[in-house]
Amino acid sequence: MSEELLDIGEVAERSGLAASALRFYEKQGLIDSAGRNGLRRSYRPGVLDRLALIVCARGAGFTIAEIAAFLRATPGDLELRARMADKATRLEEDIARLERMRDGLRHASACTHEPLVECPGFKRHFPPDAALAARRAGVGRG
Amino acid sequence: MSEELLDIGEVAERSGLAASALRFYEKQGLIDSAGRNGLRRSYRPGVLDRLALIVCARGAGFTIAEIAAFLRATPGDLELRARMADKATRLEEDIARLERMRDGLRHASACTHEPLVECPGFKRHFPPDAALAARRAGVGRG
DNA sequence: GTCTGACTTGAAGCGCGGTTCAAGTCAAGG
DNA sequence: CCTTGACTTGAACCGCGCTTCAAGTCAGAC
Repeated sequence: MSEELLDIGEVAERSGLAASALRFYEKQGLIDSAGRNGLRRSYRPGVLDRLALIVCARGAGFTIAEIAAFLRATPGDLELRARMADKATRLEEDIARLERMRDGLRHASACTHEPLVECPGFKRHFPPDAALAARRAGVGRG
Repeated sequence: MSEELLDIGEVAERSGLAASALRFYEKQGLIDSAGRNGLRRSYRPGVLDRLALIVCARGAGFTIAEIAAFLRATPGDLELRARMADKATRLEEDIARLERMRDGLRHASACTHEPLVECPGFKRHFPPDAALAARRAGVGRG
């Protein structure tokens, strides 16, 4: 059973994350190691599932602190569950924004208007009222 | 016609952005003012459309530099147009990630598994291979 | 004419999410 | 036993996207 354990280099390679990021996540309480081999961390393979979740959540714009809170969730924490449902709803808005951006880019990449940014067919995707609604949101590295 | 011009405070209020952000965007070349009334910037109302686009793009994870490049686009810049089309494709992946996160959160907010994070129905949304594919992406403020 | 407060500037600072560095430890292979 | 190189630590640093600050200007209302 102990032969199933992975060292940080293996986890880094399999997850695609840097070892420094794994140590950082451990310090922030997002993952934990199964123990040590000497000084070295040993990880259970299940940490890879956990990391997949973390990568997805980070990619969806969640902060480390938010992810930590969600990971600690128990069925009894009604307030946290409510916040999760709320986050899901906000993700709908984020998705809508990404779809508008995608459509705008597709248009722009095939449009002959000069300059592109003034094309009405392009601008149609970005109405000012939608921007106002979006002001507290945002995704990240694209 | 000159009565149509807005000062920075009005633009801030109407766009939902801070005046400091507007000055920052101007310095980065994302927007420009129509001139000055004394020392004070005057903006054309059209800047609000431009800002809507910027807010959307920022929310979709684009950096200031990327947005500046796209805003300078002309139909003749084939390489930039190719990059736009490429970005649109990547947005599809981002959208898929947000959808998985949304579904996972919806499940979690109604799930009785203890701890929630170990629920198979929840984890199903976050397969390790999807995380690997996502490694260079990410949205932002959620 | 004078007051007020929204504007101006450049530079410094902040929060986030890590990365990098220097110095040291130690498991495993030969 | 000795070497190697992947690991360990805490602290310093980085890039991004602004925000804040100090010091000053000045348009518009009174």
